[in-house]
Amino acid sequence: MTAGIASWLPLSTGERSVAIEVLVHGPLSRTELARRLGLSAGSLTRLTKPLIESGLLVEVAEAGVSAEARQGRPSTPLDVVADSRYFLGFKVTEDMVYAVVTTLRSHIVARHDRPLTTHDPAEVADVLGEMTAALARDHPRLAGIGIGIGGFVQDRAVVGESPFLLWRDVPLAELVERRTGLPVVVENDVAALVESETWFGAGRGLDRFVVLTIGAGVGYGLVLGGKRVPFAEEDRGFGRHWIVDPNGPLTPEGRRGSAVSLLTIPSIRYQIHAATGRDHTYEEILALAAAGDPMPARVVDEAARALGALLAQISNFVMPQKILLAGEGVGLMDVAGKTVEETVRDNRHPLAAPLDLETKVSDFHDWARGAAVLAIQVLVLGSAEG
Amino acid sequence: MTAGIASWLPLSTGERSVAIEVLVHGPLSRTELARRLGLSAGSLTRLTKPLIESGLLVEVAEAGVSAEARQGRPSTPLDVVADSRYFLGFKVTEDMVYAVVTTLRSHIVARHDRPLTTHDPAEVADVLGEMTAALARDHPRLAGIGIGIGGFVQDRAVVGESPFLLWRDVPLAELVERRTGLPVVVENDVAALVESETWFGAGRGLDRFVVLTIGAGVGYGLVLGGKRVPFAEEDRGFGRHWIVDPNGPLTPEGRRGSAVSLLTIPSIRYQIHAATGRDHTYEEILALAAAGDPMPARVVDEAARALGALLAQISNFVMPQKILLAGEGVGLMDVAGKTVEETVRDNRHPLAAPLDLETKVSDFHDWARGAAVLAIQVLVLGSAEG
DNA sequence: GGACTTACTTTTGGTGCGAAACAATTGCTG
DNA sequence: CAGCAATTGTTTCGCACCAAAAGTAAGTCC
Repeated sequence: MTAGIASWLPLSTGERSVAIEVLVHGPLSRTELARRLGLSAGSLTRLTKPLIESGLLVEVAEAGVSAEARQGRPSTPLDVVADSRYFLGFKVTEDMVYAVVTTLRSHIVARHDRPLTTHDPAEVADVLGEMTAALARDHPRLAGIGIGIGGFVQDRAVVGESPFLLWRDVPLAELVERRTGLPVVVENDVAALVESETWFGAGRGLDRFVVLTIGAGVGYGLVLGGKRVPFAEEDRGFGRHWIVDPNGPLTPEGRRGSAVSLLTIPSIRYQIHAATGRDHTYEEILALAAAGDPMPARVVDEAARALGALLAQISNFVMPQKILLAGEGVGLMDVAGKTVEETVRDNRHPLAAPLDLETKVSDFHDWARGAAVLAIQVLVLGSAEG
Repeated sequence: MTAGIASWLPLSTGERSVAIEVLVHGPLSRTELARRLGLSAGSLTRLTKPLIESGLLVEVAEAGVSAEARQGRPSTPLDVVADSRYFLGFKVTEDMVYAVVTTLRSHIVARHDRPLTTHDPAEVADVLGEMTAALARDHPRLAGIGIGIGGFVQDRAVVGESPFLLWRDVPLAELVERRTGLPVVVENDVAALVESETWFGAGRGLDRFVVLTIGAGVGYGLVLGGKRVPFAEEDRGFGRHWIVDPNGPLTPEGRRGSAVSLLTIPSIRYQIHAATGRDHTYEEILALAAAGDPMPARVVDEAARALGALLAQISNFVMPQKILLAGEGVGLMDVAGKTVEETVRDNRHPLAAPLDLETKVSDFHDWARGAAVLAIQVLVLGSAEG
C-alpha cells in the first residue's frame, strides 16, 4: 500500500482557509469565497491559483442546468477533488470493529466490519492492520486513519484508559502506524463524532454548538468559536454524576436520578426488568410505551422529562445555536418527542431564542465516519491538534 | 464642560491590541508585551512609538525597589496615563441614581448619589445631566458616560423595556448626550457588570467566563472567547423559568422551585414571612440561620443547595475557567458556603476540573463602575459595539 | 574593567492584502 | 447584430505589517 503524504503541501493561512471553506461548504465560486472570507476578489485569484495548480481544487463546470440564468460573466465554481484521497475510520467496540472508507468530503464509499475476539493491544492492532490492508486493495489512495474508541485518549495517540477493553496507556496510534505505514489519529469516539458534525454535519459553520449523545452512556460535546472544548472527565462516565431529578430512579450504572440512570439504554432496560421481571430490548420498550403499557410508559415519560430538563439547562447556560441529539438512544424522541419539547419549553424563558434541536440516529458506521474525519482534519490542518 | 473626543486617535489593530493589553494588565515592558501578543521585539518598538508620542502611553520608572535585581539591561515598563481622562458611570434604580467617576483603569475617584423622585424620561435625563455637570466641575477631562439600567436595552442606546421605571423605547443615550455633549452608552446593568469584570476584574484574560448575580433578581452573563454573548431574555426575568428543584418553594416572583424563588433576596424574605409571619431583613435572616433558628436555617440551606446545583450545572455544561458570583445576595456564601461547595461537588464528576468560584459583594457603586467601563470600551475600541 | 546578559532599535526584506484598472463572458435592448 | 449593462475573474501597484538579523544601550557579575 502506498504511504500517504502526511499533509497537504504547506499552505499559508489564507490558502488553508480557502481550502477548508471549499471542502466543508461544497463548490464555491471565487466571488462567493471572497464574500464568505471577507477578502477582496484579487486576493482570491492569488490564493486559488496555487491550490488549483497543485490539483487540490478544480474548476467545475456549472451544472448543466444553470439554475438561474443571471446576467454577467458566469462564475466558475471551485471544488475539491473529493476522491483524490480516501480516509479510513474505525470504531472499536467491545466485540466488533467497524470500518468505513470515506472521501475527502467524508462520504462513505465502503464499509467493512469484523468481530473482535481479543482485547490484547497488539492483536487488536493486527486486526486493524489486516482490515486496512483489505480495504486498501480497493481504495489505494488512502491518506490516513482515524480510530474512535470509547474511553479516555491522550494526545490523540494513546488510549489512557478504556473501561471495556481494560486498557491503560496503550499507544494505539503507534501500533497501527507501524503495521500500516499510514498516519493514525486516535480519539475518544464522542469527540470524533463532535468534530465530524462540526466540520461536515449539523454544526457546520456554527459558533456555539452542542452535541448530546444517548446510548450505552451519555456523551457531551461543546463547540465554541468553531472549536471543540476538551475536558478532563470526557468519556470517563460523563453524566453519571449529573443529577437531573433527585427523586429519580437508581440504577447500577449511575447515581440516583442522574442522566445516566434516567436516559441510557441499559438503565431503561434495567428499570423495566426490575419492575416487571421481564427482559425487553430498548425498541420493544419504546413500542410498549407507545402502545400505552403503563410501566414502560412511565419510564419513558420520566426519561423524556429528564431529557427535556437537560436540554433546557444546556440552552439556558450555553445558549448554543443548535443542539444535536445523537446516538442509539434517540428513538426516545420518536415516541416521546412531544413531552421532551414541552419540558424544554417549561424550563425556559418565553422570550428566549427557540431551541434548534436536531435529532440524528447514529449507527456504528456513523461513529467510524467520525473517526475518519479526524484523519481528514490532520491532512488538511497539518497536525493532530484540532 | 469640555466635550471629550469620541475615541482615541485612529489606532491600527496592532496598536489597539498593545493599548488594551497595557490598559488591562497594568504596566508592561515591551518585551513582555511582545511575549503576550506573540509579536517580535522589533514590532513593539514600531507599535509603541506612536502611542508614546501621542501621550497615550508613558515610560514609567521601574518602581524604586527594583524587586528582583536581574541581570542585563533593565526593562522600561509602559503604562497608560490613567488619569488623562475620566469616565462617568451611572446606575439607575427605582428611587436612586448612583454615579461614579473613574480613571481609564476604572478606578473610582469620586462618587455622587441622588434620589430619583420622578420616572419621567426627560426629567431623569435632566437629573443625569445635572449630576454630570456637578461632577465635571472637579473632573474636567470627562471622556464619556456609561449608564447601567435594570431592563432590556437595545443597541446600547435605547431602553426597550424597563419594568421598574415603566419605560418603553426611551432613547436615553440621545437624551443625555443632548444635555451633556458627551458620548453616552446605555446598557443593561448586568451586561455592564459582566463587561467590567471581563476587562478589569475577575474575568481578565479568560476565554470562558461566567457571571452569576444574586440580589433582587438573578442575573447571568456568559463570556466566550473574551466576548460577552448577548441573549434575548437578558434581564427580562432571567431565572424565573429556571427550575432548580421541582419541589421547591413557590413565591410571588418566580415559578415553583425556580432560581428566583429559591435565591433572590425578596423571595427568601417572603418565605420567612409566610412561615413565621415576621418581617426580617436579608442580613437578619442569614444571622438567624447561622445561629441555628430552624426555619431560617431551612430556607438558607435550601437556597445554598439550589445555588450549588446551579453552579454545578453551569460548570458541567459551559466549563468556564471561572465563575464570578456577585450581587447583593452573596452573603449566602458566608453563612452556607460549605453547603454550596458540597452540593457542587456532589453534582460533578470527580475527575472534572475543580470549579474556580470567586465571590464578590457588589454595592450600587460597583454597578455604576461597570457602566463606566462601557464608556472606556467605547473610547478604546472606537465604537459602541462590544 | 572586561565579559556577559537582557532590553530595545534600526534595517532589511518578504508577505498578504485592498484598490483600481482591465479582460472576459454573458444577458438585454433596440 | 451592435452596443450596453452586469458580473466574474485577473493583473498591477502600493501600502501596512511583520519577522529576522544586526546593532546599540544599559545594566550585573567576577
